[in-house]
Amino acid sequence: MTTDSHFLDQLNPVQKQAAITTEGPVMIIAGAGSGKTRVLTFRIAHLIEKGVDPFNVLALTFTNKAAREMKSRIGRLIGDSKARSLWMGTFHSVFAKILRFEAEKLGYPSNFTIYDTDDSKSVIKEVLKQLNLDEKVYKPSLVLNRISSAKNNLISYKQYQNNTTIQAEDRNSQKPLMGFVYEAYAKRCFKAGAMDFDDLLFNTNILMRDFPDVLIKYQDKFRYILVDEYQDTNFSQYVIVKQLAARFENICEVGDDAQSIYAFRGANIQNILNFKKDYPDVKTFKLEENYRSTQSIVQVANAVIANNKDQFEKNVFTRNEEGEKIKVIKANTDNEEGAKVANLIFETKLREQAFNKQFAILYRTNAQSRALEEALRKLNISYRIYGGISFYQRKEIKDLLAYFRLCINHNDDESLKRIINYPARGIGATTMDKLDLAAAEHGISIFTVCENLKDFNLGINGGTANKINDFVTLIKNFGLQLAVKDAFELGNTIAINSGILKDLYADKTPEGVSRYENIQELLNGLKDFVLQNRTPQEEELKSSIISTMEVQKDDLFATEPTTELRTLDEFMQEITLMTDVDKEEENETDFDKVSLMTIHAAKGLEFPYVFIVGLEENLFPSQLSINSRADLEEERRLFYVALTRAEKRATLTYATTRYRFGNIVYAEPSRFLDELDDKYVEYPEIPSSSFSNSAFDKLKGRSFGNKNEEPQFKSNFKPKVAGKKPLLNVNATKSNSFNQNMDADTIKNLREGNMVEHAQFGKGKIEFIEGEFPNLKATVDFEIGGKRQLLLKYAKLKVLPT
DNA sequence: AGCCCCGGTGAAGTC
DNA sequence: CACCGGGGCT
Repeated sequence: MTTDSHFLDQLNPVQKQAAITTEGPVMIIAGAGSGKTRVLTFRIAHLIEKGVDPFNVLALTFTNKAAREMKSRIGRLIGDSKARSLWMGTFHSVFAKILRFEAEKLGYPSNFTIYDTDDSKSVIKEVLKQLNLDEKVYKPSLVLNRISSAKNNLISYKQYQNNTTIQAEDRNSQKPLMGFVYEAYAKRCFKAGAMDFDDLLFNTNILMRDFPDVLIKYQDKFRYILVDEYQDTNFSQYVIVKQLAARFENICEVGDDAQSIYAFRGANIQNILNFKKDYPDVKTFKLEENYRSTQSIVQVANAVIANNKDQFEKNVFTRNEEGEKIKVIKANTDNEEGAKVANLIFETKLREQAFNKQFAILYRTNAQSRALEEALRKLNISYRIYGGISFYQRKEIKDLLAYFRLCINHNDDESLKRIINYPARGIGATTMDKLDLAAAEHGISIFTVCENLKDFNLGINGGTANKINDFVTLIKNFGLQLAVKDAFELGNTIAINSGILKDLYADKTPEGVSRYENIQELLNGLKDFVLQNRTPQEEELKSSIISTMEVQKDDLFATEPTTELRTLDEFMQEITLMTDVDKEEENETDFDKVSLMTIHAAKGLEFPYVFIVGLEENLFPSQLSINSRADLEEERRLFYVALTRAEKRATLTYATTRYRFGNIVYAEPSRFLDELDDKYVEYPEIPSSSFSNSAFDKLKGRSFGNKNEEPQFKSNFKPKVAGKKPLLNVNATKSNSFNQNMDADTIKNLREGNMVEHAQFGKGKIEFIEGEFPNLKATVDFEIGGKRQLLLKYAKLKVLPT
């Protein structure tokens, strides 16, 4: 496509109108797969082509990855340099960037730290200790949720304490002092020069409320505003957008109420309704034609979502072919479910010449990934997991990052506590308690106490005091290098001089080696970072500040704005708000992988073949949702999102038993399975082992694509909705399936020649049994694992009929 | 100060 | 089953 072609002609009439109606408020209701990204991309390209300066365009996306992808697509239409100048990113990253330059107005340093959830929880724990509250009553995660939701509704701690409704709620939940916890938490963060995720939005609101000139500056700057995934914005975000757009009202909101899946963290579908109230002359466009999926998939998804009461009328349709029916597959255990999914992928790859990367396995909770991973590994199918513990959550990475953070912001108490005695330098718990107490009493940071140790009579002995001084010197010394060294050089210096590298190098266990490698990988990341150019937004902010304000002597201006030096604090700003999905698969040589992720993480993505697993009551829909209609409807929207990820084939699976908390629980098929339109559904039987009667044999000697080779379909699925049983704990001793130890009788009856199956090693034949009960030992020849000796009382074997 | 072992407890989803 | 915090031992 060339720059001067009429790219707009590729759009259908509604899409085109949505793209070219650039002035005034616009609402685009975009059904799943309706080409939303395309419309947004073309709309922005069109704006720029019309002569709008890209610096005046703000596009808020749901992930940074989405922003990056959209930028590059726009770049292809109108040129990269213009596209690069667009302001695009998540709410959090865009406003974090702006806050860097305005923070001092709010009393924060411009190099404020962003606390992640772990940091926040740890602050809350300290606060609870300080207030003498019981962690079992005031559970840190609950407290954090409560504070978070207050902030997302723009309720300050003072308002919180004065709000009678809230106070009544807290008294009812036996947590009357919650308001004081909120206050102490907020004060601690402020003192540490730190903002949590919610503060980034909350403080942006404060900034715009209390500094009209700043508001005007940004209103004037962002003349065209686009918000993607509007259905997932919360009140705080809604107000920011409303304020920014107040002057020009060139605001375009894109969303789909049917895909709202973040109410749990304060997202509010009402924002869409408010939009109509705020801008009565809003022009609405409905994108209803689905270009992504087959008839079957669209129809089934529509049938499912029709069960929700809260929704806009909308008629999503497709002119694509009818396609295959949706497949529903039953398994007896979670492991069998994994095996069946893996087999189907294996088979489909052979039969349809498909690639790994065309498959996605979606689940409700991260914990479900284990069984799936094992099954995929068994068949040598390479996969990638999104979410779960991300790279930046690993202990060793967090340790090193804590050094970085502390160097940038000495008041970051959380980081200080993490590393003051790591690697061990003889500053123990007793000393820490004293420092902590002094800091709290004087309302200053721990580092400040350390710097001025002799001013506080803490009864710390001379030796320890020296160690503290050494630490202070070390950190200050690193801090001084921020302005003169690039991120990679300084990162390296810190990794070495802190002693981290040495400490990890000394650990020769496999975990230790892996930790060392992770640090190296982070340093590689730093290297990459310093080789990239600064984004135009960063340049812009730097120069705009310099031209509008007198030069100050703080860190921001210590270096020439034009310098190419990419510093460590810039690196930290960039990575702090990165999510796992945002991370490029940089160093991966093998891109062809099956994707495993939660449905939440799959939002916005599409795959030819989609597996939705764990369709069981109390799992999907989640146990926590089934008592409220609103929550249940959100689960259903989540299911809708999952289904509409599929282009060609959607396969749904459920297991009748599943491991949870280490023991087997029975599960019933999800109520959502009853809501499928039967006309488009079938129930094939799938073998769970690929090495005997399945994939290999079936494919052997048969031509690909022969309809007769389809497994025979049988409707074995008789869901019942009435009288759902609660989760049941099962006494597992007598049952004989893998992943549990065999009972005594089973062990005694085992004979040489018996066939067994192991979750990891597959099927095998017992060649030899030695020893005496209960210490019988068997030599088993496994199909996958080869010959192994197993102590039978520990072996988790399933005995197969001979 | 640091390590290890024990027992209690707990998994929804994310910037 | 897996993690965390507390207590006790070296």
